[in-house]
Amino acid sequence: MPVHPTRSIIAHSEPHFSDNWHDRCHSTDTGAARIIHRSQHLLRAGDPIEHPWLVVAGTFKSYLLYADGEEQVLDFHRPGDIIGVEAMVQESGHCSIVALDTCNVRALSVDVPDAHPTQTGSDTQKIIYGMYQTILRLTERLHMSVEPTDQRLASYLLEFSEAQRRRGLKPDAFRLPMRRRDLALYLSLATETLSRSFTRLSKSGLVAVDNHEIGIIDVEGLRALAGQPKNQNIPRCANG
Amino acid sequence: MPVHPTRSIIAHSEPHFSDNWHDRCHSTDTGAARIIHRSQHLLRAGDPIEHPWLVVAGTFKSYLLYADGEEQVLDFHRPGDIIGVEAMVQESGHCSIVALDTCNVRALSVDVPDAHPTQTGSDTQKIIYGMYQTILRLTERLHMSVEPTDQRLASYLLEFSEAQRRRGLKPDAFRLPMRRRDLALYLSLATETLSRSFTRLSKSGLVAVDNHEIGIIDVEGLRALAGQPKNQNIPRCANG
DNA sequence: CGGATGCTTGAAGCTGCTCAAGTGAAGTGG
DNA sequence: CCACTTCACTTGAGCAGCTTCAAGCATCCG
Repeated sequence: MPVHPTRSIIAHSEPHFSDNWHDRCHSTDTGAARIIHRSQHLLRAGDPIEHPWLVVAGTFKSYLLYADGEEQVLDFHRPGDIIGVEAMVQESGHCSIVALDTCNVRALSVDVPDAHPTQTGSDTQKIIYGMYQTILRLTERLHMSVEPTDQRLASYLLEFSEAQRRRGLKPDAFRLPMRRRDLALYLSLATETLSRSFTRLSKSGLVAVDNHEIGIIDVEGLRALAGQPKNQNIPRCANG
Repeated sequence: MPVHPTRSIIAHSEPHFSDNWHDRCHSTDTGAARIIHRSQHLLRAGDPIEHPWLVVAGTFKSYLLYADGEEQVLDFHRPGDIIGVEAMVQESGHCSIVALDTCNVRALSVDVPDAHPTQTGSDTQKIIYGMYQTILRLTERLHMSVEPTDQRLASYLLEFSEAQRRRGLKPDAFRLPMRRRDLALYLSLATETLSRSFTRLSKSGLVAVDNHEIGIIDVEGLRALAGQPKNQNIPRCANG
């Protein structure tokens, strides 16, 4: 079940090896060890990735760049941390990883067959894929937590709608199975704030709200709202 | 590298089987399938867990309860989702999972040796453990993102200090390797807000700040600050 | 030494929270 | 089947913390 960020993530457009870190690489007997210098990238979003790494020394920063230029710092990685775990599941990096100082990494070898998103395969493969999905979802939520209320709700409704579609159910008319309070705690909002947001989205003509029954009226409008970065001095919704 | 939540997570104190869902369990030929009824728990934080599950039908809510009574909803899980992945790494559930309606789950079998946090073991075990660490870190950050600025920074400094200690380095005097901007993006704050928070913590006598060089002066004070839930009508810091 | 970058501080505006009340839905017992 | 209780949801008013915009100061590196 892929995650669908409401804002598209862009890969770097610069040449991937412009900081020619590969010139400085060298191997040791304990697998492919590598030195990465400050402000050089170990990985860029979208780059091919073959295996995760163990950070041996130094500090990395992993981050996402969104199409509107916003940067989401995912984490700082220090010695002992495992990075690039998406290599267990897919063949391209999902975030960029840059060295904040002189770093040392060791490549880790993977001895489990690719955990592909297919329904076939061993339970272990499914589980590893499930773990990665959890990471993606948490990452997306981390990003959503900085967006204004209406964007957050719009993003959630779109995501839910998409999940409905993937399961062969109606994407534009469904029942939210959780209480307002649960959804509010999920979105990190006060219940009252969530309720007001439902009212705004409804009065804007984007969705129809009848208690837990939701109808998606204007998908494009919802997408436009969800994709808006914060603080663009655009009224959040009509009747805001 | 364990994650150290600044607020302790409490397990449920009620009897774990008080809603006697096990009375209604039944198995099928395709592994241990189980029906969970509304508001019954599949798992409670701290309960023994043997394997992850695949959600076949219904909706689950996973959440954490903090010692101050606050609830953090982690996710809603719908058919196709894999839940309880911590069974790959440890023997107890890290969150509670409750059914929002009538649910159906299938137990998944694990055929990889336990991925324990030890430094020994295969790379694959290390990677699975690393994935789980990533999930824990993201979960903790999700929770931090609802806390006020000073709590967030205090939590981060304590976590960094603890990581220093674990690596045999000074826990009370260290250099933050990242720029203010990076840390601000990590904590989901404006750079100015982070800067002001450093100033407040410094003037409160909790830490010594000299650009990137940090000294922890009052660990207990920092802990008290970090552990404070939001909105208790306590002044955030002296000189707030 | 000088430019650029990073960090700090100030002031104003606005989003979301808290407190509070009112409305609606749902479940229970008579 | 209906009155009553309880819980969920909505709406309102006031407040506070964070962001933005703007300027000044420090630090780094050529």
